[in-house]
Amino acid sequence: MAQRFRGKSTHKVDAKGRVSIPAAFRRVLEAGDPEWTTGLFPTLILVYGGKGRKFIEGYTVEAMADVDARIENMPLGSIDRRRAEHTFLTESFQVQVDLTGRLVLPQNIRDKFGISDEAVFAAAGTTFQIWQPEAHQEHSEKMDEWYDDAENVDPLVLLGAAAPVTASTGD
Amino acid sequence: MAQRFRGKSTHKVDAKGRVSIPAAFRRVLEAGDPEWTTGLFPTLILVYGGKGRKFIEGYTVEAMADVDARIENMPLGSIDRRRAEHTFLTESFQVQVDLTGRLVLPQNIRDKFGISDEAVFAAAGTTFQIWQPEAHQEHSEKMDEWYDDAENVDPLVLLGAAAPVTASTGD
DNA sequence: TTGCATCCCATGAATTCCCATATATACAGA
DNA sequence: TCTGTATATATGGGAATTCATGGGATGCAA
Repeated sequence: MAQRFRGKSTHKVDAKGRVSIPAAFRRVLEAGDPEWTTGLFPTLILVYGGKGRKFIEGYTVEAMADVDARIENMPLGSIDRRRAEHTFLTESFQVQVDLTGRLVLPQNIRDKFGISDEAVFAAAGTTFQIWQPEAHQEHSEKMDEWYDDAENVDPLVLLGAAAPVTASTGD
Repeated sequence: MAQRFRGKSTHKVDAKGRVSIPAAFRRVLEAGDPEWTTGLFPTLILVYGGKGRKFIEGYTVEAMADVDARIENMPLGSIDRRRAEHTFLTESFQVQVDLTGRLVLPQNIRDKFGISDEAVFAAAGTTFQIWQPEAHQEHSEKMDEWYDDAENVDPLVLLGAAAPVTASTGD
């Protein structure tokens, strides 16, 4: 498995829609772009589809290639395949990190998610998410409500039920 | 099972957020990083998520790979998976031990745990914890309250119910 | 030719790297 | 067993880089 996105941070969005990508995320994007070599700027894919989703989802080139392959394995013409194509292919776009480590969020996308002058980048393993700050805060609190239950102080409890797989250390 | 973290000690945190990692812990981090060889500096992952938790939890690369694998075995999109992702992926970050055996705790993390000029490193087997000194003291006392009960003088009593497995010395 | 998007440059702040030192620990030889 | 020497550890300071962000120039298209 490729490098994982980890961590979160808030960044300014300027009038042109430019946002800095957290440096740690850029390293993952570079590693996940087969075309990339030192001096070049990695490509990534942003998915804004999915009704009700409150975030834009960022994929490395490799991670998206995996999604594409899965879609291509679905029965041609099936409704599920059409839905997947709609979300991942129609409602997405490809961007390139620029010289200064930023990407541009077009006006209509910013509008859709209510993003104005700031955006939160939150890691989620193979992908990362771009949120409107308050929306992320709300989401974050909802995720943490679980801890209010005195039984659940240790998040490892969440993993307890999962299969005791052998650790894979990746490549 | 890999080498275990053991022991505790207090270290200075300087204005840049740098803290020395106890040398004994470094040995475990080295052993737990598949990329590591003599001369290199091991990577580790710090988890600061988990509402109400009063410490930062440090994982070796291997230990975190196990957590990641468990998360990936959870049903996609399930609430528990989301929570696990939030705590272990979003509210965590990766750092590398530097030339002088230190790591850097960013300002916002230090603020969250009230860590200013000192921090306590406390081992916990496969992971270790970083505490604000007074918080650790408090925790430590709470753990020891148990002994106040005259019946419970021998901590081995705690292990009584555990399965009598054959000791594995690991590798 | 006006609007939008891309490219290029500039700058302060934060972060990393490198070097220095004092103390503690291990080791070797007498 | 004692003692000097080498080694490892914990910590501090400054230089060099990288990062995040803002501003303007350039180019293309409607």
